[in-house]
Amino acid sequence: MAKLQKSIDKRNALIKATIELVNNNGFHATPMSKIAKMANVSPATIYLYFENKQDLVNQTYIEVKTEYSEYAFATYNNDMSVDEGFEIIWKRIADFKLNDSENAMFLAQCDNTPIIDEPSLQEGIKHLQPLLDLWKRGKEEGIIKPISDYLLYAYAINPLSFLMMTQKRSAFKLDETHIEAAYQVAWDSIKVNK
Amino acid sequence: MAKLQKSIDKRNALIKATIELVNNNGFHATPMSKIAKMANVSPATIYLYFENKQDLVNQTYIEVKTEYSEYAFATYNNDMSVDEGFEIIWKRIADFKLNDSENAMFLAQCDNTPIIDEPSLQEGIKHLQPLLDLWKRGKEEGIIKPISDYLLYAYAINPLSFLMMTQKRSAFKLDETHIEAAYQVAWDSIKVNK
Amino acid sequence: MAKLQKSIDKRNALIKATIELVNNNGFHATPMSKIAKMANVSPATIYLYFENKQDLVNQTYIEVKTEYSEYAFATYNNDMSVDEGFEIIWKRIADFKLNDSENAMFLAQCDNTPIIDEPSLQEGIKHLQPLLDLWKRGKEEGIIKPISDYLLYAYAINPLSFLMMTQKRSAFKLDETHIEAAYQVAWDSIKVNK
Amino acid sequence: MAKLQKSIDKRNALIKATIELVNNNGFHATPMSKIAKMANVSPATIYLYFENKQDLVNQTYIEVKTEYSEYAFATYNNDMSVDEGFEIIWKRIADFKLNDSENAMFLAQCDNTPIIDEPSLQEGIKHLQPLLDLWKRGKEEGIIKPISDYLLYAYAINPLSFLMMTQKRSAFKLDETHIEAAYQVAWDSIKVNK
DNA sequence: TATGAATGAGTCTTCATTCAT
DNA sequence: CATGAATGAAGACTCATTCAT
Repeated sequence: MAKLQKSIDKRNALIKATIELVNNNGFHATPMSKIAKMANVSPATIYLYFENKQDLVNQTYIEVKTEYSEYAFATYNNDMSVDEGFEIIWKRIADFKLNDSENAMFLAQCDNTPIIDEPSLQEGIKHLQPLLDLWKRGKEEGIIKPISDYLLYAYAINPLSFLMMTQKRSAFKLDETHIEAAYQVAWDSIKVNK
Repeated sequence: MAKLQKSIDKRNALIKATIELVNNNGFHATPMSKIAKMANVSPATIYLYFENKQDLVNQTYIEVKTEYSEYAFATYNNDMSVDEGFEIIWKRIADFKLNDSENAMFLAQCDNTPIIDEPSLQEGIKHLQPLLDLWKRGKEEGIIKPISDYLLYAYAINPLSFLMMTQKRSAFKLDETHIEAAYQVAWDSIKVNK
Repeated sequence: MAKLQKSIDKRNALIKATIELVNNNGFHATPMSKIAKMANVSPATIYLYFENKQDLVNQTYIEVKTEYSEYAFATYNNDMSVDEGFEIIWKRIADFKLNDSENAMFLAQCDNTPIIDEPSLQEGIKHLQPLLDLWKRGKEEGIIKPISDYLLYAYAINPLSFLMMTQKRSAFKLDETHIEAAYQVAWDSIKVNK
Repeated sequence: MAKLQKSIDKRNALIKATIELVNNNGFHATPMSKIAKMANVSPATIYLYFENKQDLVNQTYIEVKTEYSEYAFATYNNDMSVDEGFEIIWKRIADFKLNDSENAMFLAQCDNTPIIDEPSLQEGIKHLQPLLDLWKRGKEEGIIKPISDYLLYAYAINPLSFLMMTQKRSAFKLDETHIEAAYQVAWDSIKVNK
């Protein structure tokens, strides 16, 4: 038991180190040796937990993506109305992106870069199913615009990634009122105007 | 004249090669030697035009960013009304992002990655001034929501980057009606609802 | 234990190879790859023992300089009279320079060239202290000329470097009688004439 | 005439640049391009005057060596007595080594390094003939010790190189009295003691 | 399981040299 | 004569990965 825990700890340390280093330096300029050092293990040890560097970064991506979606849907359930559900999910996502920015930045980098291989990207997408289901319901009920899910995501969710990035880069900080405003814009952009 | 032209051609070939290779393989996994080969020059020749790899990618970024904004504002002028102006700019940007996707992808990768250094990023941002001016005017006239420019950009412009990316990755293709719909969503999200 | 020894052996092999190659080809024209090959290791292995090429050559210099002075003073002790002590030291130095010419040549090249950095040169000088002490004593006793240590070194010791060099280059060979003659000249040149 | 002069000027500029750069950086770390820049010519121009880098440095060596010996023997003639002649030559050499230290350093580096090829070294040695002749005469007259010319050179002349080097490196400066003292040591070391 | 040492393959960059003008 | 542009070859150094322990 103690041994297993130690293993898990090491794996987590490696994944954490990968995120931090890739965020700050990019995938290039993040050698395995540095990851090992930051995780307090030998370079060789990495290969006990991951097949190679690609596998390490793939698994890190899936791990973070999973954490992300679990957080997003943690307080949501199918019984909620569409608008209530959307608000809950959206605000959880906003919370994740803007406060857990280490993880969010890592996802942004992976999603705009060819460092993650296709299968892992697909694997990561799966987790968003509840949101797509909600939208399907919303469209059926005439509450949400009958447009491509891609468009809905582009306008309702993705702006949060951009805001997280600018928040990280510039002095700009999103406070509570900003977020409420942002939510309104997001909802306005996808809800059907009566 | 002929000599100067040849020089310019070579520099352009190098920049073009950089974009294509970085798009497909990432900054890492894009060796100078491959860039040279694709541009039909010797590796050593790159260093006649650029100080080093970082400089090459910085300058490529600025070049593309400039091209992007020139395209965006080419048909716009200050005499236009706010909504007319916005529509014109937005559609030019959409056109650029969705059709000149090589360039757009490159920008997306640079903007979500630490491969470009800070000064060059700043340099690239400058070019968007006309859009910020338009928004200022729109806010004064009560046409555009009185919210942070960052929010406006996040909702009105940035989704196009996401759509470009998914279009590149999946089979999903944005046709004319999609774009018109997207434009409506964009405009809805930033205009003041009367 | 065995592992440590192996490490030391490798380091020594690298230093030996450096000396031989730099002697024959100069610092330029001595690529790391050749040093590695001669030491029977991979080029990358050099960097486990030395920071970079400069560090390798610096450390080699200090190593050889240390060996040189240890040899020079091995049979000397402070109880000896000034003239006895000088003869003993001088002959040890002559022995080193003329017989261990690989090491001596390396030092000559380093001392007449900007390949070693200043700190390492300083480090190397330290070891000659016993000789300077002897001269101080000699001057106090009125046995050795009251002139700058630099002059004493220039006339008493440095000629051996020149002789080593010509011996290496030309057919000229210093035999026992030569050396005795040389010693007499050296001693004549620094002792006080009564 | 003007054209020829211009050519000579360029050649001289190249040689001067070579000396300065090799002195400060060593033969390695002295690229042709830097030499060209310092001499205010194009890299390609070097090859109009010299076959290649080796040839450039060889010819520079011979040039400097010639200048050195011409200076050494300029005020000497065969009618002088041995001791007068030696003093005159020695002091000219001292003057050259200690005051024209750029040139002297260059020679020191060449003489302790494998950067000059054998033929050029031989070529450089020739010029010392008058000194060897003087010594021959001195030995015949019983004024100078009947020992190898190499030993004579090692003790009478070579120390000046060492002194030049330390003067360049440390704060130590040889003034008039030092030089007179040095001359006495030199002469003491090779003259026959009566 | 864990590791430090070792390395082959590759990367960026430099440089002596050439050549078209 | 003179040159700036161009380059092939080579060099220092790094790094993902392996292996003996």
